[in-house]
Amino acid sequence: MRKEKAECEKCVNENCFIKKHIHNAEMKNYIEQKHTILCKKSQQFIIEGAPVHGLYFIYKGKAKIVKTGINGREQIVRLTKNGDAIGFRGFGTSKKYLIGAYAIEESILCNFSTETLMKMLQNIPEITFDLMLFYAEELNKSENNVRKIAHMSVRERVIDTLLYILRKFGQTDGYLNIELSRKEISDFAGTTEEQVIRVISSLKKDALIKAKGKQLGILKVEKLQKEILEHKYLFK
Amino acid sequence: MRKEKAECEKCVNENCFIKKHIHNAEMKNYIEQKHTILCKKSQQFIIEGAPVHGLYFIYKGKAKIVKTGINGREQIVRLTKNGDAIGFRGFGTSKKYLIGAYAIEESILCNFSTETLMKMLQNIPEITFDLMLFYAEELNKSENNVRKIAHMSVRERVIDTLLYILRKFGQTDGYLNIELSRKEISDFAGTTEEQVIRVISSLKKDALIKAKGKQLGILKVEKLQKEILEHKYLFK
DNA sequence: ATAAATTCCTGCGTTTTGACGGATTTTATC
DNA sequence: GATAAAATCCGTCAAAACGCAGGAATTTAT
Repeated sequence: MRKEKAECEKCVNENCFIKKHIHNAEMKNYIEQKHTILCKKSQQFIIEGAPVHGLYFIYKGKAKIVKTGINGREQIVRLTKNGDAIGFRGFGTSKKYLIGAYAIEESILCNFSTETLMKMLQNIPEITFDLMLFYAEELNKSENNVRKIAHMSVRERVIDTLLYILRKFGQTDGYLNIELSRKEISDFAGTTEEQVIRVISSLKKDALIKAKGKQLGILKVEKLQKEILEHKYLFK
Repeated sequence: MRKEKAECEKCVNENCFIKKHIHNAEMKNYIEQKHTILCKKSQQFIIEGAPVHGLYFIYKGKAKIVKTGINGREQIVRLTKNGDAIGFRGFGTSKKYLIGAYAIEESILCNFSTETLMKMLQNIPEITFDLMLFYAEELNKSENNVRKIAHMSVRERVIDTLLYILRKFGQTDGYLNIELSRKEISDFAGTTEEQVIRVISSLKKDALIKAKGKQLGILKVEKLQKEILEHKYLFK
């Protein structure tokens, strides 16, 4: 699974908060201790239930973060790309943090062990601060997600998911820069594969999106946004 | 709205992470700058959309944290009690953090302004660390909540909510130590008032809970837990 | 290039959920 | 303690969502 080390100095992910503090004198030691991991497509690199081995960063690639359990269904709680952090949800407490992570495409990951990370956080408060802000923002997103799944219809949730993917991964040549199966979209939107298929078919008919197998392209961003926003502020 | 200052030295909330660091020499200055706020029942003290004024702690009382928007419905994202932290979701970024907060019963709150908080976090890294862990745990809970609302039936969600309330607030003399309306329970469980009423009626019939108006008492914890767990690990 | 496997799609019946209306009970206020 | 207001409760109905089954299309492996 390992390969030659991905070098932070040459890394292009400016949003990574290791990269952000690379000029700190102490960082050199910690960076030397990181591991580089090569993941094949759909390979699982964090297993639910097993202790999480520190913090991962995506050097290059894409990954999905999932929770399983209820009725064997899977919930994708987050999609990640270059520079994003994955894993580590606190230590000391005996609680288990049940998340799983899969590479969506071939990806290169950087891993800092819990020990290395702990030292880093103790000695470089700025990183602790950044991590704190990161979790605060993720918490906010997650709470928005709760509301979305609780209040929106299936159609709205699928549209919202497509727009989110567009914002996060972008489009080139008219198609989204990530290939998710209908099942994966449903696992993210909190519904079933069939429903996603139906909504996508319907959106195709209305010429709001186009689809060529797994490749999806958003055609009318504004119209899709409008369909969600309409309901958002409609107080009966 | 203000009253005499709630004194940290005399505070009994050992889970509060201000209290935890009270022996730090610098803390004295920051504690002097905090404001004490008295909230009446159902009074709103954080308004959605308005900038959040730093960090609040519940000195005594209970509060609900909500998000509104979609179809005018309300989603309770968190219930809080003595010692819990509320508010503050990062600064610097121009993003708005849309949360609202209401006192569920008469409550005394401690408020640290963003400025005071910022100084505290810069000068006492241990507090930043604790806040980071706090958000990491809340994120985990929120992600579990996403899965719960996405995968559980209405009945299961209501049972899960009741068991959560039992764990968080406890029971005395056979009744839960918090009074929520059916509407509030539905806002937390992500369903409607009517559904909650039906589930509660049904649970009463089965003698799993008892109800005297708003006062609810859990009678058969194990049976209720079992009803949820059964489905959790049932892979078809 | 071909076979196998996976993914995608559609129709249809069933279940679940949510919305409305109105009666009853509880709670709040003076 | 009387009155008003709010919350609870129940029945009915329609819409939404789901699950299954069978076939088409696409992707992956050999």
